[in-house]
Amino acid sequence: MPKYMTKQRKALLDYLSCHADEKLSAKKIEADLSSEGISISAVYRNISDLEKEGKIRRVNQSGSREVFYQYTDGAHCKECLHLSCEKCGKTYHMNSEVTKMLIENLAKSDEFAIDKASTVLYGVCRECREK
Amino acid sequence: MPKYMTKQRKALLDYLSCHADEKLSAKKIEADLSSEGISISAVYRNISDLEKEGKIRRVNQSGSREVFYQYTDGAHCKECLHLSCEKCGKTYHMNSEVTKMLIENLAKSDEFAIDKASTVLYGVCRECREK
DNA sequence: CTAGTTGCAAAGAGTTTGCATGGCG
DNA sequence: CGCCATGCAAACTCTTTGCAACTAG
Repeated sequence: MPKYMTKQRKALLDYLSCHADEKLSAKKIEADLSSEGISISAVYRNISDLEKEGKIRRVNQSGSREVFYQYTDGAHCKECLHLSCEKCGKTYHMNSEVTKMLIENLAKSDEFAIDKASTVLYGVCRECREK
Repeated sequence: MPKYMTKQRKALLDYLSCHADEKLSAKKIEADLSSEGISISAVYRNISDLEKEGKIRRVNQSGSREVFYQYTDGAHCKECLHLSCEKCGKTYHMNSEVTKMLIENLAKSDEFAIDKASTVLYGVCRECREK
């Protein structure tokens, strides 16, 4: 959809690919890129394009109304489901065996076709449980 | 947390229990209860209490920024995961066998403890796929 | 040069909050 | 009667949009 590679778009893409799987708010992105010079409207417009292209996903922290974005343009991200720790906020990639099995089971017993791109499972990761 | 059972709170609870598993926006709740007389602020304040009590869950329609609420105070809702159809918006209860297996697998291979209350899986239901 | 992009500021949408009034217990 | 909850309106926050200026190709 975008036609020109402006310096703002380049800075944003660089930033995002360095922060893959991290949950980023529009505000944080703008702040972190302030040295590069990008307005909040450009952040929103570009984010919106990237979302349509499927390179970014919108994620919500459960229990909060804040909206985050995550860069998910890697091959690995297309194959598995994602786990989000409610304590530390980290994203984990679900074991691909388990993912496959889950998807098959759901297709069979519930006749439901999971959308990997928009599903995120919430819970607590091992590290946080041990604390 | 709430101390008094006001007529607004009663109307809201009645309304919610009749619409369990439906995705409701604050706006829709207010509109549907307009005949009972409840202000949007009362809706928000009560919703917020119910959320803290765990009787309501916040759900997002993937791809939209709209926020919905769902009454999930039934026994059945505590035992299984929920599936949300991206086409028709309906909520389905995941087969409890599959749920159990998934949770066990995740605990084993990914060492991740799923939070059933805040996880919703997105996809497309059989009915919508057949269309 | 020309159309896509940006920044700014204003407009919107959704949600929260302060305060006086009203009603539950 | 006392305190909690409500309604209203104002305040806020986040996001979107219109428009003139800028810039990538």
